[in-house]
Formats: sequence, structure tokens, C-alpha cells
Amino acid sequence: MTTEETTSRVPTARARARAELTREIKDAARRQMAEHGAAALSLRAVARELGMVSSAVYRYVASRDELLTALIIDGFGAAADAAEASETASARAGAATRWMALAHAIRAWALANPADFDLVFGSPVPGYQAPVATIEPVERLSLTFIRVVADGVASGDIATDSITSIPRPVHTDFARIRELARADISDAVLSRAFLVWTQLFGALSFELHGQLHGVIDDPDAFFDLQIRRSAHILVTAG
Amino acid sequence: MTTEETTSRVPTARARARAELTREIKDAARRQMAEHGAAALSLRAVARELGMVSSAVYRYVASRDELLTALIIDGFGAAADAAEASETASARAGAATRWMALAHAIRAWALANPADFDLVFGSPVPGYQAPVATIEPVERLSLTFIRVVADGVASGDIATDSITSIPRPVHTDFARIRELARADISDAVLSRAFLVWTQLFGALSFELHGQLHGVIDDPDAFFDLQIRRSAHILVTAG
DNA sequence: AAGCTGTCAAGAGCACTGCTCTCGTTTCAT
DNA sequence: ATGAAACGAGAGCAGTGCTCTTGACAGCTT
Repeated sequence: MTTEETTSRVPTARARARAELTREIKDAARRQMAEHGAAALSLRAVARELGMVSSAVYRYVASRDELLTALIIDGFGAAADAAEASETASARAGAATRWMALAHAIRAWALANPADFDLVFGSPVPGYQAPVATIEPVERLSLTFIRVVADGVASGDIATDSITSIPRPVHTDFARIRELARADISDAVLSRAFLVWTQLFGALSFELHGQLHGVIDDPDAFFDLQIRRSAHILVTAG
Repeated sequence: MTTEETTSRVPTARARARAELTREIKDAARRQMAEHGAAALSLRAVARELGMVSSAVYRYVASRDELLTALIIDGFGAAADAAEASETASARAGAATRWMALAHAIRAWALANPADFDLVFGSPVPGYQAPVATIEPVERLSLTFIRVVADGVASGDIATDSITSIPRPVHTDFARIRELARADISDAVLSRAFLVWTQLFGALSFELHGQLHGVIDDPDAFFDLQIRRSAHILVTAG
């Protein structure tokens, strides 16, 4: 993080020790973040856990924010990876099936890494401003979804109703997305796609933040039902 | 908060001063929370703003968490109030119209009080655990929504498809909600209601957390479109 | 009117945070 | 072998929530 690697072929003992320690710091930070939340991540606590003094950690990590950023990129990259894996695994299936697989993959990741989820989709940590580098994995995740939709449209799985009138400014936004994703998805379908996409994260937010407590006892079954409905919405002309 | 009021009819000068200062503390805290986020709320900063020393604030507020709780209840009560107001204002309209009005009211509140939104629906503040008292306004908000749905079912605005098979555990959960809300809403409709409800908060979360930046330039138009779609989903049998 | 009681603002202090700087030491490359 | 770079440790600054003590004052009772 702080310094440049030497260009020697064989990594020196120091370099290896450095890589090792950097990894340990990230691991400890990840553990703490998972346990006490991202906002409570403390460099001093990380240092304590590793049996070193706080200032020593700064040899490996420039700042708390930089560490946070690294964790975001790693953690969220994992989400994008999981999504892409589910994508390729069900690539031959219909659009509805693929969407459900994708949604379940994202949920599994979110349940396993709630802190990462909050870091990207939740309220931002007070002093922390997520740098541009963090949007790359988010974009990858979104594009995975858009690809499912585009394929569904191409294969005819997703009905393309043209009735719904799309307001002018939204049409402009949608046109840009089409261009960016290089996918020919009609405004109506794009709007349905946004609907199920935001619904997914709304449902995850509710589940992760305990909003379902005392209301829904079986979140798994509930989520599955919800996502089946959303798949139907995505596929069927409204 | 800390001490008991005297039982005298006319409030003494001291009691009035106390009430006044308590209000000022809450106001200042609310301002700070709106500006820097809930997690960054600092009692010392509040004290500074009011020109007093930090320890003096503890005469009026037991702890930072208690202050946070008070702000949640107040702020979220406002949301429930706004929702109920929109409810009574459009009580004679159809279910779709009422739902759209309710959604817009909730969005308006969320945009005006993003910190409160995060405090209730976002990632919890590190050390803070929301006490039970805070769920009362949340429940009020949910019940307002359920009433709209129940009325829509009763009036025939909301189609009651019975085809969709609901898993056993979810059926049990739904039955309890029916009983709790004293509303006769079929499983299928209830499931649709959950869908649009979570979609609403997913959309708000995306908008409030900047997830739409560079993607959607006109959030107002976009939200309106989304909520029209969700109204259609709520009303139409899937 | 005097005195007692409880409330008040203020300050010092504890343990914690992120972060910087300095100081010797160790390691590596030349 | 020597000089530079990297390193761990420690002190220190400014900030946080919160507690305890102190001295001043208001309001009620006698």
C-alpha cells in the first residue's frame, strides 16, 4: 500500500513478511468489521489484535479510510464474482431462472458479509467518502444483471411491452444505460428491470437490518417467494 | 429526562428553563445529525454549539444513545404522521392512487430527513441498539400501508388472485400479520404488498445513498415512474 | 427572612479514537 | 562493508463519550 515492491525476481524475506503482515492486517480488520460493523473499525484495535503498536500499522496501511476502501473492493469484488459465477452456471436457463439464481447468489453474499453490504449500499460511514475505485465492482455486478436481462430480451423470454409511456427525462437516462451496456433493452423492460433490482436490495436491506423480526419467521422461504414473484414481473409484460 | 417534574400547577422558572434547554439540545443534535450523519453525532459538539461545557449536557440527556433514541422517535413519528396525513387526504381515491400518494409522502420525508431514514432502515450505529420504543412509529407506518391494502381489497380495487402457491411457513407468517392488522388480505395480495413495500425502500435507499448517481439524472421522474409500475403490480393479479 | 435542599455549569480526568513524528534498530541493495 | 530504506516502538496531539467533584445559585420550607 505504502511502498512499491522491488523488481527483483525472488521476493526478499522482508517483502514476504510485508505481504504476510498486510494480509493479516486486512484479515483482522475484516473480522472486526464483521463483528462490530464498518463504522466501528479501529486501527488501534487491529494493531492490538496483532500484538503490535498502532503506529506500526501505518507502515502497511496509509489510513483507516484506505483500509476501509481495500476491504470494500475486496468484499464487493467477491459479490461480483459470486454473481458472475451464478450467471455462468445458469447461462443456459431461462431469464426467470437466471434472475432467481442471481438474486439468491447476491443474497447469500449479503448474509455472509453484512458489513460489506452496508458499506456499499447502506448509510456511508461518517468521515468516509468511497473513492471511485469502489464503483468498479458495483458496476460489474450491475452489468451482470443487465446481461441477464439483455439475453432474456434477445431470446424472447422477457416480454417487451411497448404500451407504458416513459417520461422524457427517464427515456434519456435509459438511452444512456442502453449505450453503456451495449444492450438493446426497451424502456419498458428497463423500467421493469430497475423495479426488480431495487426490490431485491430493499428486501435484503429489510432482512439484514432486522426489519423482518417478529414479522417473518422464515426469511429463506419468504425471500424465495418474493424473488419468484419478481421474476414473474421481470419476464411478463405489465 | 434525568429528573422528575415538580407536581406544582404552574411550572417554575427553573422547570421552564430546563424544558427550553432540553429542546435546544435536541434541535442542535438534529441539525448536526442532518449535516454529518447519525453516527457522527457528538454530544461535545452539541454542547459547543450551545456554548456550554459537555458535562452540562448530561444534566438534560442521560447519554448519547438516549438522545439518539429521542431523535429517532421524533423523526420517525414525523414520517408516520406524514404517511397518515397523505392517507386521510386521499382516503376516497382508489387503492393505486392511495398507494402512490403514500409512497410519495414517505419519499418526501426520507429526502428531507435522510439521517432519520438511515437510523431506522440503514445499518445500525455501531454501539447503538435501538430500544423497543422506536418500533412503535415504524409499526404505525406499516399499519398505514396495510390499511390502504385492506381497503383496496374490500373495495375490489385490488385483485385477489388465488393461484400463486404460498409456502407453508410463509403462510403462517402471513396469517399472523392478518390477525395483527385485523385485515382480511389473502396470501397472494399480502405477498404483492410486501413486494411493493420493500421495493419502495429499496428505491429510496438507492436514491439516498447515491447509487443512482451518473445513472439517473431525474430522480423525481424516475421515482414516479417506478411507483406507478409498483401500483400496477399491487393492484393487478399476478 | 433564614436555612436547607436540590439543581446547575464548569472543570478535571479516564479510556478510547486516528494520526504524526521521532528514535533507535534491522534489513536489503549496492 | 556501507548507506539507504524499512521497520517497531513510543510519545504526543486533538478529538470522542462519560464520570466525578466543586462551588454557585434558585426555590421551597420553616
